[in-house]
Amino acid sequence: MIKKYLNSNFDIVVNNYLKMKRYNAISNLHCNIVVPPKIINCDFSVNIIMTLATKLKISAENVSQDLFIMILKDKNLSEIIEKVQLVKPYFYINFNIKDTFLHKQIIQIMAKQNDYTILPRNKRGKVILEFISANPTGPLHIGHGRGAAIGESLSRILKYLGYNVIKEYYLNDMGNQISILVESVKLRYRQLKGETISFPDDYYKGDYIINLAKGLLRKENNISKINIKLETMNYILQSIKQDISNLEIHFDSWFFESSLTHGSNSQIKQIIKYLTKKGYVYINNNATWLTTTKFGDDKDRVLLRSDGSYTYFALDVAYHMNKLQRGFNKIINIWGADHYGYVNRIKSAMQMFCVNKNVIRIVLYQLVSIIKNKHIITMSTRKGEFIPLKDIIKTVGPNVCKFFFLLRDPKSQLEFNLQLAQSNLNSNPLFYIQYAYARCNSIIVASQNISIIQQNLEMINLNLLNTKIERTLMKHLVMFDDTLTICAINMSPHYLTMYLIKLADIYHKFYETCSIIKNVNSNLALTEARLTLVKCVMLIIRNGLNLLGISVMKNM
RNA sequence: GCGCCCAUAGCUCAAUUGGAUAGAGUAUUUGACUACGAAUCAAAAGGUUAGAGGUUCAAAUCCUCUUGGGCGCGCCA
Repeated sequence: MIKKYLNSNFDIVVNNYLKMKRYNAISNLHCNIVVPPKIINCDFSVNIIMTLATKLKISAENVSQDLFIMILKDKNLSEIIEKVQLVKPYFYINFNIKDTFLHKQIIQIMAKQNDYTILPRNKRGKVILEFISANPTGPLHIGHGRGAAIGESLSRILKYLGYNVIKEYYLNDMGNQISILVESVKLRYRQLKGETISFPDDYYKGDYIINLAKGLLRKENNISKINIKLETMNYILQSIKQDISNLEIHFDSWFFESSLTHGSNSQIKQIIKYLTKKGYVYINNNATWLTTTKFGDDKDRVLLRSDGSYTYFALDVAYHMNKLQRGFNKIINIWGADHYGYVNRIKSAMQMFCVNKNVIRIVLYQLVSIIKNKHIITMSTRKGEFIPLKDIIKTVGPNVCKFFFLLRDPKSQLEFNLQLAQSNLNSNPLFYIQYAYARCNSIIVASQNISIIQQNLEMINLNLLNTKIERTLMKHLVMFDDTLTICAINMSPHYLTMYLIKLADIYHKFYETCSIIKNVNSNLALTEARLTLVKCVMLIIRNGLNLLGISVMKNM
């Protein structure tokens, strides 16, 4: 947490400056410590002077005169940073961190080892993370894979950061689509029995429907004796669970939409009663409407149709209320971009429960399009035009599959070129990271063979690590926790993926330029210091990949 | 028609949310194994950030328009 630590120390100085100058109107100002571009020869940089000058409407020169002196003279800062410089004309404050501080951070990481959280576990409240939640009308396709990878990784990152996270899959096991699905199976069944029936265009056309019907026919020749709906739901649910398990992902909870309607005093009834009492409900054209426009939605939404049945929306409102009742104080939904139109209405409804808008966070990831033979394929379960997730997992494996999806910002549309992905398997950046880990492991094994006595951490002299590349490596290692914070703030694991690639890059360079155990006889202390560094790299790669939902390989 | 997201190196994408000379991977070219694993490293080349205006000390990032993509606008789920 080096950046965070620096940030808070700078914040104190800046706030003192504001107090001294009696700029009381400015509050909540935070310094943002950044790593400068390569050409700048310093560790970190902060641009607070220009920011302040803009906010205070005075010249940067004016601000720098007092503030820069205060920073130079600050006792806490001078213990951790050095070579502080003011660089014009942009008024950057550039500085290095002291080696003693850097070494202390490395020791801390090593001491913590596999203690897999920053804060004590569960200190930050209960979070429910809902993802995939694909309709149970067919197997998962590639698009769902992206949501799955993001959701799984975010859940692990949030746990690491001290949240108590529950992963839930919401199963829409009701409504029109399910009826159509069941009818599709029935039709296929009857076709298999030799009846000539035309298959409607809007029915489910995937091969899995035919396979399902075949299976049913083998079991029972009389359709009236089969509970087609039950059989279909079981079959589909089974295939979804299999897909998820192939991806090596596990859900804590499966929530059935239909459970909201069970009983005479069902949850959906209670919710509608509550909303009615609050005055958010009215009747129009025999349908019951919710006044979501009062909270920023474009139009009001129907809860109960004129035939008395519940809309999907009504049940979803009840579902979200249910999440609140279960005591979650942070609700995170990971949805595909096609759910965009849904965001506002559900957020509006949440506010009717007097809930702070920020309790719910909806992450929209852009859909994945597939390029196959130069044609772009969009996923459609209904038409049966989709690339099943399990096909991809079969060819590249769950790790590469997840890694690929976590390489990009969820906001970016990404094109999955099937041929390219398969032909470039070995140039995958994941192999680059795994290889770095395998190299680390080989060295540790070799060091045991030449019987280097493993010293206590306190006995290791990290001062001996004085080449440029070693310092770069240490600096990168101590920014691991900061990277995870950025992932959590932006709800995107791709910062971590990038971080790990960079780590592997620096490690490979270090490996090429610094002998680690070859000079053990001439310089034992240096070997020990470098071995410590190697172990630290292993620890961070192992933890980092684990947070992406990917397992490490000691050998390749 | 209205709304949202997007357009960055040949290709796939980054850019710590308005900061310094826009970075990685891949593809191309060149060099390095009698070596702790060459699945690696070193280097070259590749850019008017779709285009045109504007705001700012500072724009890939914010505003307006144009062009080109994706998605959403149901008493579907």
